[in-house]
Amino acid sequence: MRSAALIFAALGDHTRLLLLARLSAEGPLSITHLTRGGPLSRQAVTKHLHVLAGAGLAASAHRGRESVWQAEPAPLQTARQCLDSISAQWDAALGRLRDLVEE
Amino acid sequence: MRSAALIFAALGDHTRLLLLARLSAEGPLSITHLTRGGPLSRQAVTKHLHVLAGAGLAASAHRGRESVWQAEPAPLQTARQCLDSISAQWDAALGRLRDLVEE
DNA sequence: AAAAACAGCAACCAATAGGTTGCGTATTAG
DNA sequence: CTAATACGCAACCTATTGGTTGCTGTTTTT
Repeated sequence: MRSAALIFAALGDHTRLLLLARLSAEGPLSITHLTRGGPLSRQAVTKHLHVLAGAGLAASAHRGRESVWQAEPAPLQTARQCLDSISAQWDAALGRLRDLVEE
Repeated sequence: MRSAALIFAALGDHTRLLLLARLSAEGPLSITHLTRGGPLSRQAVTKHLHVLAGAGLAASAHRGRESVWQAEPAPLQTARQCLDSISAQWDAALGRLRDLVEE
C-alpha cells in the first residue's frame, strides 16, 4: 500500500502525467525531444523523469550521448488494484448497511 | 486530465490513503474517531480530510457537535479511466511497433 | 450552570517539491 | 581538430506540504 502511495504521488502532478502519456503514446524518447515544444526546461523534465523512475513508471537507457526514456506500465496495475480494493471495501460497507436496514 | 492529477495527488500520500481506506471500509466517522489510535493529531487528520474533499474523494456533514466524514468513491472512477487511457496508449504503441517490425 | 467533548481557525515551523541557472563532460557532426 | 549537441550535477530560490500548538466557539453531559 505504501508503494501505491508512491505511484499515486508520481502521477499526482499534471506535468508528469502529460510526460507519462507522451512516453506511453510516442514510445521511447530522448530528454531533449521531450523538452521541445513544451514550456519546461531540460532540467525540469529530467527531474520529473526521475520521479517517474522512482515509482517504477519510467526507465532510461543510454544510447550514445542521448538518454532514451520509456514508460513502464507495470506499476499502473498496482495502482488499479489499490483503487479496486478501496471501491470493494466501499461496496461491502454499502452492502452491510443495506442488510442492516433490511433487518 | 488536470482533475485526474488532483485526485492522484490526494491519493499520493500514504496517510491519506489509509484514511480513505478506513472511511470506505468503516463508513461515516467523526474526526476524533478517526484520530483515536493513530499517531496523528486531530488537526493533521482534519487537514488530510480537507485535501481529500478538495479532490472530491470525501465529504463531511455536521451532526450536532460532530463532523462526520464519508468517502466519495466517484472520483476513483475518473482515476481508473486515466490509468486505462495511458495503458491503452501504451498497447497501441506496442501494436504499431510490432506491425512495423513485421513489415 | 459548569464541565467536558468535538471541532474550527490562525500562526508558525521544518522539510520537500518544482523550477532555474551555471558549469562540467561526453558524444557526434563538420 | 573544432564546434555543436545532449546530458549530468550542484547550488540556489520560492511555494507548498505535512505537521504542531494555542485559542475560540459550540454542543452535550452532569
